[in-house]
Amino acid sequence: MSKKTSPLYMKIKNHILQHIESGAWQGSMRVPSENELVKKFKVSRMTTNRALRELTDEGYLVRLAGVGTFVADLKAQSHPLEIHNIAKEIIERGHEYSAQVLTCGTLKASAQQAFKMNIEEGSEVFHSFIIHKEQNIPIQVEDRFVNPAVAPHYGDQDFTEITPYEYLMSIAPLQKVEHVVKAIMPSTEIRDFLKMGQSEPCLLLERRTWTKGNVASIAQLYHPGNRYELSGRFKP
Amino acid sequence: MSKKTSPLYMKIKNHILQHIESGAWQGSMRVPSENELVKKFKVSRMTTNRALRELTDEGYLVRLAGVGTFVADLKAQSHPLEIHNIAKEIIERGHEYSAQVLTCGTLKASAQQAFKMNIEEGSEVFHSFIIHKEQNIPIQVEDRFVNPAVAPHYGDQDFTEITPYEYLMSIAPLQKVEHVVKAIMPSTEIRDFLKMGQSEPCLLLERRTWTKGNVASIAQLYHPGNRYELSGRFKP
DNA sequence: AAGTGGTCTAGACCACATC
DNA sequence: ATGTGGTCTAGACCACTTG
Repeated sequence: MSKKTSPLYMKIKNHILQHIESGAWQGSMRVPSENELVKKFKVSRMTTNRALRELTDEGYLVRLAGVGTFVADLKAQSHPLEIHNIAKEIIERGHEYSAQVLTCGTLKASAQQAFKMNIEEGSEVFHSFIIHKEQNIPIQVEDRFVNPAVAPHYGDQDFTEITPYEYLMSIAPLQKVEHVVKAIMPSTEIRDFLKMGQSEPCLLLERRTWTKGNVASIAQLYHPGNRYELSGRFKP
Repeated sequence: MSKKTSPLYMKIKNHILQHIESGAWQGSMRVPSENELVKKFKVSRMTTNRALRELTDEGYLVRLAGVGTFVADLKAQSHPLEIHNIAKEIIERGHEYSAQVLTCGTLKASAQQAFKMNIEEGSEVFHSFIIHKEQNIPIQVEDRFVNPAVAPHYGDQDFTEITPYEYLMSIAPLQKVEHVVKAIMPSTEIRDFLKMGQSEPCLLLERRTWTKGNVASIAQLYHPGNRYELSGRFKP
């Protein structure tokens, strides 16, 4: 579970990220130059260059040749896909929310899951499988895998009282979210859970969240195409 | 249009990308090792390493220490909802973009369209119907209605040269965007245009844009579910 | 043992921006 | 003139996989 020893460029990246994420280095403040980091960390310039270049590629920094390196302005616009909380959404519509927990335990990560979560194949992960209902009608099937290193007590929660998303948010702030939206034909299993007709499509939202550099969770959220849509509003 | 002189690592990246995108290097074939590229391009190993590492970060390659570097299995994944420009998206993937304009003219707004655009029923609006293709394969059907008060010359444009989105952006900055994402079964018409199979679902993106307080345009963007997905990444 | 990728060093030259 | 980032070299050591 312990990393060997992280590479030097990674230590420098983390050092800078901590200052950015703690808010110590705000807005478009200047960050130390390559040569300043060379002295501070006693490494070669190639190493500081790699650290700063990768953080730039990742959108944390902006660099100007001849000028310096600066913290990127974080875009304050709202997001096309708000991270939304299905329970909150339903309750805000004034409807009754309920959840049915079909599975909540541990299992060994498959190769694909391990790859997505950046952990070792066969290591134990939490798995929950939950049906979310609006007015007692199924509206979302949530198939989720959780990294125990991030949420060691995930398996002990009562997910009829708190949604997995709410629980995960309560124990660690999330750093980054990746969404993929697909239209698919559901498996018979998913179709039955959602009480869908024969030839209705599913809106599938695949979500991956990061906390402190680790993948916290991967989830597949299935919705009946004829009863659910995603919407978002934002300014460019 | 001419670049100054591209850096060496970029030349190596392009060399490899060309082989991948031409299909010469398929599936998960092995690509030349760092040392082989050092000899071929007469550069230092740090340079070939950077080329291969960046292509790996970009998802084109997969590397295994002690084994080799291989072409990644590519999935035709689209980019964030923030980018609303299908042509740019396709070109950035290094693929060929083309458009087929089936309709471009005016018609009288239906009650529903008039309501969505906040104009009077029966007033004239522009209407365009365009098929967008990636490598000559249809990837999006765009059914769009445009407010003439915002874009009086919309009907005169050649949308094989500029996409409706690019044109609208060029004449007026947009203020607000609304998105709705749905999974639907396509009409036979849409299915034929997208060359989809019998029981494949569509990913439908409905978009409404505002300029200076007026609705500039409403659009329905249909995508084949098995060949298109929407993805997004952001920090909270 | 040989080859691979992963990392790192201690220099170097350049174009550019600022003082 | 000085400092900045952008690039590049010619070595090096390591952990790893394969024959």
